[in-house]
Amino acid sequence: MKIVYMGTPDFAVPALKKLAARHEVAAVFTQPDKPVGRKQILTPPDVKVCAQALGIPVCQPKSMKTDEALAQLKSYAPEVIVVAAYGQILPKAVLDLPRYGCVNIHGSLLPKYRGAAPIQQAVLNGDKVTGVTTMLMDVGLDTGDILLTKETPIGENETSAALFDRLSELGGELILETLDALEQGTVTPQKQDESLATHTAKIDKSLCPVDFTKPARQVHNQIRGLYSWPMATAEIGGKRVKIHSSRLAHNSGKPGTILSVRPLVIACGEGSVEICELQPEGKKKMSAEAFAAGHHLSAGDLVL
RNA sequence: CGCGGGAUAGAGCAGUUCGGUAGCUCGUCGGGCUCAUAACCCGAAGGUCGUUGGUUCAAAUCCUUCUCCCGCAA
Repeated sequence: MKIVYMGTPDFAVPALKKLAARHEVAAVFTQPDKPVGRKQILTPPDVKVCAQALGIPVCQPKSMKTDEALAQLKSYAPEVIVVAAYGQILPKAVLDLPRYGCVNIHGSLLPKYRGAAPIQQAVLNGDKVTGVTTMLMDVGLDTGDILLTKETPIGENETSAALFDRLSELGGELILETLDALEQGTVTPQKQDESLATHTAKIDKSLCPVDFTKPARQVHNQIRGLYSWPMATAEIGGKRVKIHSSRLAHNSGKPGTILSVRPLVIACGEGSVEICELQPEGKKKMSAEAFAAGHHLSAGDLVL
Protein backbone atom coordinates (compact mmCIF):
# COMPACT_ATOMS: atom_id res chain seq x y z
CA MET A 1 0.00 0.00 0.00
CA LYS A 2 1.11 3.53 -0.64
CA ILE A 3 1.40 5.23 2.71
CA VAL A 4 2.03 8.66 4.10
CA TYR A 5 3.27 8.44 7.68
CA MET A 6 2.72 11.10 10.31
CA GLY A 7 4.52 10.89 13.62
CA THR A 8 7.02 12.74 15.73
CA PRO A 9 8.69 11.26 18.84
CA ASP A 10 10.50 7.98 19.49
CA PHE A 11 7.19 6.23 20.09
CA ALA A 12 6.43 6.52 16.38
CA VAL A 13 9.76 5.17 15.13
CA PRO A 14 9.28 1.38 15.31
CA ALA A 15 6.02 1.55 13.37
CA LEU A 16 7.69 3.60 10.67
CA LYS A 17 10.52 1.10 10.35
CA LYS A 18 8.16 -1.84 10.09
CA LEU A 19 5.96 -0.10 7.55
CA ALA A 20 8.90 0.92 5.42
CA ALA A 21 10.04 -2.69 5.27
CA ARG A 22 6.71 -3.96 3.96
CA HIS A 23 5.02 -1.08 2.17
CA GLU A 24 5.74 1.96 0.08
CA VAL A 25 6.08 4.90 2.45
CA ALA A 26 5.87 7.82 0.05
CA ALA A 27 6.53 10.54 2.60
CA VAL A 28 6.82 11.27 6.30
CA PHE A 29 5.16 14.24 7.94
CA THR A 30 6.55 15.33 11.25
CA GLN A 31 6.77 18.39 13.51
CA PRO A 32 9.33 21.09 12.77
CA ASP A 33 12.72 20.87 14.50
CA LYS A 34 12.68 22.31 17.98
CA PRO A 35 15.35 23.79 20.25
CA VAL A 36 16.06 21.32 22.98
CA GLY A 37 18.11 20.96 26.13
CA ARG A 38 20.23 23.31 28.20
CA LYS A 39 21.90 24.82 25.17
CA GLN A 40 18.72 25.04 23.14
CA ILE A 41 20.20 23.13 20.26
CA LEU A 42 17.86 22.80 17.30
CA THR A 43 17.00 19.11 17.26
CA PRO A 44 15.09 17.16 14.64
CA PRO A 45 12.30 14.84 15.85
CA ASP A 46 13.24 11.14 16.10
CA VAL A 47 10.92 10.23 13.27
CA LYS A 48 12.66 12.66 10.96
CA VAL A 49 16.05 11.15 11.71
CA CYS A 50 14.67 7.68 11.05
CA ALA A 51 12.94 8.71 7.82
CA GLN A 52 16.09 10.30 6.48
CA ALA A 53 18.07 7.18 7.28
CA LEU A 54 15.51 5.22 5.29
CA GLY A 55 15.69 7.68 2.41
CA ILE A 56 12.08 8.78 2.72
CA PRO A 57 11.14 12.40 1.90
CA VAL A 58 10.28 14.45 5.01
CA CYS A 59 7.77 17.30 5.31
CA GLN A 60 7.57 19.48 8.40
CA PRO A 61 4.66 21.88 7.95
CA LYS A 62 3.87 24.07 10.96
CA SER A 63 0.22 23.24 10.47
CA MET A 64 -1.72 20.74 8.38
CA LYS A 65 -4.51 23.26 8.06
CA THR A 66 -2.81 25.32 5.39
CA ASP A 67 -3.60 24.85 1.70
CA GLU A 68 0.08 24.48 1.07
CA ALA A 69 0.48 21.51 3.39
CA LEU A 70 -2.66 19.91 2.04
CA ALA A 71 -1.46 20.29 -1.53
CA GLN A 72 1.84 18.73 -0.64
CA LEU A 73 0.08 15.82 0.99
CA LYS A 74 -2.13 15.35 -2.08
CA SER A 75 0.88 15.20 -4.32
CA TYR A 76 1.90 11.94 -2.68
CA ALA A 77 -1.54 10.44 -3.36
CA PRO A 78 -1.57 8.15 -0.32
CA GLU A 79 -3.99 5.22 -0.14
CA VAL A 80 -3.80 5.41 3.61
CA ILE A 81 -2.30 7.78 6.16
CA VAL A 82 -0.85 6.24 9.28
CA VAL A 83 -0.66 8.53 12.29
CA ALA A 84 1.27 7.86 15.50
CA ALA A 85 1.85 10.58 18.08
CA TYR A 86 2.02 13.25 15.42
CA GLY A 87 1.22 16.11 17.75
CA GLN A 88 -1.28 17.94 15.61
CA ILE A 89 -5.00 17.83 15.06
CA LEU A 90 -5.71 16.84 11.49
CA PRO A 91 -8.42 18.76 9.63
CA LYS A 92 -11.26 16.93 7.93
CA ALA A 93 -9.78 17.60 4.51
CA VAL A 94 -6.82 15.43 5.46
CA LEU A 95 -8.91 12.72 7.06
CA ASP A 96 -11.02 12.36 3.92
CA LEU A 97 -8.13 12.30 1.50
CA PRO A 98 -6.92 8.68 1.42
CA ARG A 99 -9.05 5.83 0.14
CA TYR A 100 -8.61 3.79 3.32
CA GLY A 101 -8.74 6.83 5.60
CA CYS A 102 -6.39 7.81 8.36
CA VAL A 103 -5.37 5.09 10.78
CA ASN A 104 -4.10 6.09 14.20
CA ILE A 105 -1.96 4.04 16.56
CA HIS A 106 -2.91 4.82 20.14
CA GLY A 107 -1.11 3.66 23.28
CA SER A 108 -4.06 2.37 25.23
CA LEU A 109 -7.07 0.10 24.95
CA LEU A 110 -9.63 2.58 23.69
CA PRO A 111 -11.99 3.98 24.72
CA LYS A 112 -9.95 4.03 27.91
CA TYR A 113 -7.35 6.80 28.13
CA ARG A 114 -8.12 8.95 25.17
CA GLY A 115 -5.81 11.90 24.79
CA ALA A 116 -2.29 12.93 25.54
CA ALA A 117 -0.57 10.59 27.99
CA PRO A 118 -2.28 7.20 27.95
CA ILE A 119 0.80 5.15 28.72
CA GLN A 120 1.94 7.09 31.78
CA GLN A 121 -1.63 7.24 32.99
CA ALA A 122 -1.94 3.46 32.92
CA VAL A 123 1.19 3.11 35.04
CA LEU A 124 0.21 5.92 37.40
CA ASN A 125 -3.12 4.22 38.00
CA GLY A 126 -1.43 0.91 38.68
CA ASP A 127 -3.25 -0.86 35.86
CA LYS A 128 -2.27 -4.48 35.35
CA VAL A 129 -3.08 -4.53 31.64
CA THR A 130 -2.92 -2.06 28.80
CA GLY A 131 -2.30 -2.25 25.07
CA VAL A 132 -2.40 -0.53 21.75
CA THR A 133 -5.33 0.25 19.51
CA THR A 134 -5.59 1.08 15.84
CA MET A 135 -8.56 3.13 14.77
CA LEU A 136 -10.01 5.05 11.89
CA MET A 137 -9.60 8.70 12.77
CA ASP A 138 -12.50 11.10 12.82
CA VAL A 139 -12.66 14.74 13.83
CA GLY A 140 -12.84 14.00 17.57
CA LEU A 141 -9.91 13.33 19.86
CA ASP A 142 -9.27 9.58 19.70
CA THR A 143 -12.96 8.93 19.12
CA GLY A 144 -12.76 7.06 15.82
CA ASP A 145 -13.94 3.53 15.14
CA ILE A 146 -11.69 0.81 16.49
CA LEU A 147 -10.00 -1.57 14.06
CA LEU A 148 -7.70 -3.86 16.04
CA THR A 149 -6.27 -4.01 19.55
CA LYS A 150 -3.44 -5.83 21.22
CA GLU A 151 -3.14 -6.29 24.97
CA THR A 152 -0.08 -6.52 27.13
CA PRO A 153 0.40 -6.90 30.89
CA ILE A 154 2.14 -4.17 32.87
CA GLY A 155 4.93 -5.42 35.10
CA GLU A 156 4.92 -4.79 38.85
CA ASN A 157 8.01 -2.58 38.60
CA GLU A 158 7.71 -1.52 34.99
CA THR A 159 8.28 2.15 34.26
CA SER A 160 6.47 4.33 31.78
CA ALA A 161 9.64 4.51 29.71
CA ALA A 162 9.90 0.73 29.47
CA LEU A 163 6.22 0.38 28.67
CA PHE A 164 6.61 3.08 26.04
CA ASP A 165 9.22 1.00 24.28
CA ARG A 166 7.16 -2.15 24.38
CA LEU A 167 3.98 -0.48 23.22
CA SER A 168 5.73 1.27 20.38
CA GLU A 169 6.94 -2.12 19.12
CA LEU A 170 3.50 -3.65 19.61
CA GLY A 171 1.98 -0.70 17.79
CA GLY A 172 4.28 -1.36 14.88
CA GLU A 173 3.16 -4.97 14.67
CA LEU A 174 -0.48 -4.03 15.03
CA ILE A 175 -0.42 -1.45 12.27
CA LEU A 176 0.97 -4.02 9.84
CA GLU A 177 -1.86 -6.41 10.73
CA THR A 178 -4.35 -3.58 10.49
CA LEU A 179 -3.28 -2.55 7.01
CA ASP A 180 -3.42 -6.14 5.81
CA ALA A 181 -6.90 -6.52 7.25
CA LEU A 182 -8.05 -3.26 5.68
CA GLU A 183 -6.75 -4.26 2.30
CA GLN A 184 -8.41 -7.65 2.45
CA GLY A 185 -11.58 -6.25 3.96
CA THR A 186 -11.42 -8.64 6.90
CA VAL A 187 -11.90 -6.04 9.60
CA THR A 188 -15.06 -4.30 10.69
CA PRO A 189 -14.63 -0.90 12.32
CA GLN A 190 -16.31 -0.85 15.69
CA LYS A 191 -17.86 2.15 17.37
CA GLN A 192 -16.33 3.09 20.71
CA ASP A 193 -18.50 2.65 23.77
CA GLU A 194 -18.83 6.25 24.93
CA SER A 195 -19.93 5.21 28.41
CA LEU A 196 -16.51 3.65 29.01
CA ALA A 197 -14.49 6.54 27.63
CA THR A 198 -11.91 8.25 29.84
CA HIS A 199 -9.52 11.06 29.07
CA THR A 200 -5.96 11.65 30.21
CA ALA A 201 -4.51 15.03 30.93
CA LYS A 202 -1.03 16.00 29.88
CA ILE A 203 1.65 15.07 32.39
CA ASP A 204 3.17 18.07 34.10
CA LYS A 205 5.46 18.75 37.00
CA SER A 206 2.69 19.35 39.48
CA LEU A 207 2.45 15.55 39.62
CA CYS A 208 6.06 15.18 40.74
CA PRO A 209 6.25 15.74 44.50
CA VAL A 210 5.83 12.50 46.42
CA ASP A 211 3.45 12.44 49.37
CA PHE A 212 4.62 9.72 51.74
CA THR A 213 1.32 9.80 53.62
CA LYS A 214 -0.26 8.11 50.62
CA PRO A 215 -0.33 4.32 50.36
CA ALA A 216 2.98 2.78 49.31
CA ARG A 217 1.45 1.28 46.20
CA GLN A 218 0.36 4.69 45.03
CA VAL A 219 3.78 6.21 45.72
CA HIS A 220 5.43 3.39 43.79
CA ASN A 221 3.06 3.88 40.86
CA GLN A 222 3.89 7.57 40.86
CA ILE A 223 7.63 6.92 40.79
CA ARG A 224 7.55 4.43 37.92
CA GLY A 225 4.78 6.30 36.10
CA LEU A 226 6.76 9.53 35.96
CA TYR A 227 9.95 7.79 34.78
CA SER A 228 11.83 8.82 32.66
CA TRP A 229 10.09 12.17 32.50
CA PRO A 230 9.39 14.32 34.49
CA MET A 231 10.40 12.11 37.47
CA ALA A 232 8.91 11.90 40.95
CA THR A 233 10.61 14.22 43.43
CA ALA A 234 11.00 14.32 47.18
CA GLU A 235 13.05 16.04 49.84
CA ILE A 236 15.35 13.64 51.63
CA GLY A 237 18.10 14.62 54.01
CA GLY A 238 17.38 18.26 53.24
CA LYS A 239 18.12 17.80 49.54
CA ARG A 240 15.68 17.83 46.70
CA VAL A 241 15.99 14.60 44.78
CA LYS A 242 14.46 12.91 41.79
CA ILE A 243 13.52 9.32 42.48
CA HIS A 244 14.51 7.06 39.61
CA SER A 245 13.35 3.70 40.82
CA SER A 246 11.64 2.05 43.73
CA ARG A 247 10.16 -1.19 44.95
CA LEU A 248 7.39 -2.04 47.36
CA ALA A 249 8.71 -3.06 50.78
CA HIS A 250 6.96 -4.97 53.51
CA ASN A 251 7.60 -3.13 56.75
CA SER A 252 5.59 -0.16 57.89
CA GLY A 253 5.77 2.74 60.30
CA LYS A 254 4.89 6.37 60.74
CA PRO A 255 4.60 7.90 57.23
CA GLY A 256 7.78 9.64 56.15
CA THR A 257 10.05 7.77 58.54
CA ILE A 258 13.22 6.13 57.31
CA LEU A 259 12.76 2.51 58.36
CA SER A 260 16.13 1.33 57.19
CA VAL A 261 19.12 2.77 55.37
CA ARG A 262 20.37 -0.34 53.60
CA PRO A 263 18.29 -0.66 51.66
CA LEU A 264 16.70 2.77 51.95
CA VAL A 265 13.10 2.13 52.97
CA ILE A 266 10.63 4.89 53.72
CA ALA A 267 7.32 4.35 55.47
CA CYS A 268 4.17 5.44 53.66
CA GLY A 269 0.56 5.82 54.66
CA GLU A 270 0.11 2.14 54.04
CA GLY A 271 3.18 -0.06 53.87
CA SER A 272 6.51 1.31 52.69
CA VAL A 273 8.67 1.76 49.61
CA GLU A 274 12.30 0.98 49.02
CA ILE A 275 14.05 3.76 47.14
CA CYS A 276 16.57 2.14 44.81
CA GLU A 277 18.10 4.94 42.79
CA LEU A 278 17.79 8.68 43.11
CA GLN A 279 19.40 11.86 41.85
CA PRO A 280 20.03 14.94 44.00
CA GLU A 281 19.70 18.37 42.48
CA GLY A 282 22.86 19.21 40.58
CA LYS A 283 24.15 15.65 40.82
CA LYS A 284 24.13 12.50 38.81
CA LYS A 285 22.01 9.48 39.46
CA MET A 286 23.25 7.37 42.36
CA SER A 287 22.15 4.44 44.47
CA ALA A 288 20.02 5.34 47.46
CA GLU A 289 22.53 3.61 49.73
CA ALA A 290 25.35 5.82 48.48
CA PHE A 291 23.22 8.89 49.01
CA ALA A 292 22.39 7.80 52.53
CA ALA A 293 26.05 7.06 53.31
CA GLY A 294 27.12 10.51 52.21
CA HIS A 295 24.33 12.36 54.01
CA HIS A 296 24.49 10.52 57.32
CA LEU A 297 20.93 9.31 57.22
CA SER A 298 19.90 6.77 59.77
CA ALA A 299 16.83 4.74 60.61
CA GLY A 300 14.25 6.77 62.45
CA ASP A 301 15.00 10.03 60.63
CA LEU A 302 12.00 11.79 59.20
CA VAL A 303 11.81 12.67 55.52
CA LEU A 304 10.23 16.06 54.98
C1' C B 1 26.25 35.22 26.99
C1' G B 2 18.78 32.60 30.44
C1' C B 3 19.39 31.13 36.23
C1' G B 4 22.01 27.81 39.47
C1' G B 5 24.88 23.48 41.73
C1' G B 6 29.22 20.49 41.11
C1' A B 7 34.50 17.95 40.06
C1' U B 8 38.68 15.56 46.90
C1' A B 9 40.38 7.10 47.62
C1' G B 10 36.14 2.19 44.08
C1' A B 11 31.00 5.00 45.63
C1' G B 12 28.71 9.09 48.28
C1' C B 13 30.13 13.34 51.08
C1' A B 14 33.02 16.91 54.64
C1' G B 15 37.10 20.14 54.63
C1' U B 16 37.58 26.03 51.11
C1' U B 17 34.81 31.40 55.18
C1' C B 18 40.06 32.53 58.34
C1' G B 19 46.18 28.94 53.54
C1' G B 20 49.89 25.09 57.81
C1' U B 21 51.02 16.75 57.66
C1' A B 22 44.01 14.36 53.66
C1' G B 23 39.01 13.41 56.86
C1' C B 24 33.77 10.92 57.41
C1' U B 25 30.06 7.04 56.00
C1' C B 26 30.09 2.85 52.85
C1' G B 27 32.64 -0.60 49.82
C1' U B 28 37.29 -3.65 49.12
C1' C B 29 41.20 -6.75 51.45
C1' G B 30 43.20 -9.23 56.05
C1' G B 31 42.15 -10.92 60.98
C1' G B 32 38.62 -11.89 65.17
C1' C B 33 33.74 -13.31 67.21
C1' U B 34 29.68 -16.60 65.81
C1' C B 35 26.05 -22.66 64.31
C1' A B 36 25.88 -18.61 60.88
C1' U B 37 25.43 -13.72 58.43
C1' A B 38 24.39 -8.47 54.51
C1' A B 39 25.28 -8.13 61.86
C1' C B 40 29.38 -6.93 65.47
C1' C B 41 34.93 -6.05 66.90
C1' C B 42 40.20 -5.09 65.31
C1' G B 43 43.48 -3.78 61.41
C1' A B 44 45.16 -2.50 56.31
C1' A B 45 45.40 -0.90 51.40
C1' G B 46 43.72 2.92 48.29
C1' G B 47 43.91 10.20 46.62
C1' U B 48 49.63 14.14 41.60
C1' C B 49 42.23 17.21 45.81
C1' G B 50 39.31 17.99 37.23
C1' U B 51 42.98 21.15 33.92
C1' U B 52 46.43 25.72 33.05
C1' G B 53 49.27 29.53 35.03
C1' G B 54 50.01 32.82 39.22
C1' U B 55 50.55 34.69 44.59
C1' U B 56 53.20 32.46 48.97
C1' C B 57 58.23 29.90 53.16
C1' A B 58 53.70 26.97 52.43
C1' A B 59 47.61 26.16 48.24
C1' A B 60 42.21 21.15 48.23
C1' U B 61 41.78 26.25 50.35
C1' C B 62 43.28 32.78 47.39
C1' C B 63 43.50 34.81 41.99
C1' U B 64 43.52 33.00 36.77
C1' U B 65 42.84 29.57 31.95
C1' C B 66 40.36 25.60 30.05
C1' U B 67 37.51 20.98 30.15
C1' C B 68 33.63 17.96 31.72
C1' C B 69 28.96 16.66 34.63
C1' C B 70 24.19 17.98 36.44
C1' G B 71 19.45 20.74 38.36
C1' C B 72 15.93 24.62 36.87
C1' A B 73 13.84 27.14 32.82
C1' A B 74 12.23 26.25 27.62
